[in-house]
Amino acid sequence: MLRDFECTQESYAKGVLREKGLKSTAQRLAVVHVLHTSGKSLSVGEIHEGVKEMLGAAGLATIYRTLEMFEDLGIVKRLHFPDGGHGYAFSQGEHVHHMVCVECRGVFDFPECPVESFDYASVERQGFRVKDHFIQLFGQCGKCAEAA
Amino acid sequence: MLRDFECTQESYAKGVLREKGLKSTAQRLAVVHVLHTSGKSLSVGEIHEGVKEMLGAAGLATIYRTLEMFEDLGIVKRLHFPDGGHGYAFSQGEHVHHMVCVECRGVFDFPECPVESFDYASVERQGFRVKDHFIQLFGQCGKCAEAA
DNA sequence: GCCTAATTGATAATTATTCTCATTTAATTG
DNA sequence: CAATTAAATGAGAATAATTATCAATTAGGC
Repeated sequence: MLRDFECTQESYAKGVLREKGLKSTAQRLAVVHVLHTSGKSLSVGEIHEGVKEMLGAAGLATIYRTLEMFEDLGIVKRLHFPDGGHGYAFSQGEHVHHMVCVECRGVFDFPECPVESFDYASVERQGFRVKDHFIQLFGQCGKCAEAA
Repeated sequence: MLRDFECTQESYAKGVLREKGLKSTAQRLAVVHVLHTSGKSLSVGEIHEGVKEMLGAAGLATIYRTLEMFEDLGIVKRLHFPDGGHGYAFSQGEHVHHMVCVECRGVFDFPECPVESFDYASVERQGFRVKDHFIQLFGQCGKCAEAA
């Protein structure tokens, strides 16, 4: 197993995998590494490229399988863009939301949850039970603001 | 032009289209009709089926083109599901968020915006400028709760 | 080091989306 | 209300994205 790139985020992923009885393969750790070091949202193709660069070769199907599993495990988050596209970002922990720079696709954590303290009375009056939510903020990051 | 199915939502759509100098075709109005009468989020294929049922025939490309345009016009909203799929829902007005029943995919408006009054200090301290947001609530609707 | 179930990779198959261009049509105008 | 015209549609080809298959490989436990 690959150790060269070991870091906090990979240790975290390994822990989650071990907990679930899943194997820590070089491919899986490479996905974590590529995602978290990029600091931004990457497409499946970009992740595939990054992993191939690290390991020499990697199957595309493995990337898809890994991303799906990681999303279930809460290790990555699938983000959606206004143009209809989507990408994946590293995401440590459950209740973290993300803010995405629409220019560079940089991803930044947003730990406070805006709906946590929100009053759901209006929807609950209609009979709903709110169980989960998806929030994504769009904007411009500091670097892109300077560059502009 | 088709008039049989005229209703508030279609009049609304026609108004928006006229405003932008776009044509109110039978296909476009059928998409509105199918979406809003269903009351839930539909896949492209389901919308295509519904429109074909109304008009006898319809090209799939037209459905894609119409949905993309309608999303830009704010007439429909693309929603994303935890299983990775996505769908479209009728959406009148700009700042409406949606709550989706994860069982029947029913869509319900959620006019108050939870992040409207939120304090972005923490992200803005990092240099971000928040420009937009995407919120989607997941849960169980009244009907599905009863049925369970 | 061996064993076994989990995982991977190559590629075929499937599904989703976009493109092209000839034909049709909504809206305008006389 | 017929003629005109730019916008829109439809059919299907082309492309892109995702999933499935199965033989070969490998991580983790003993």
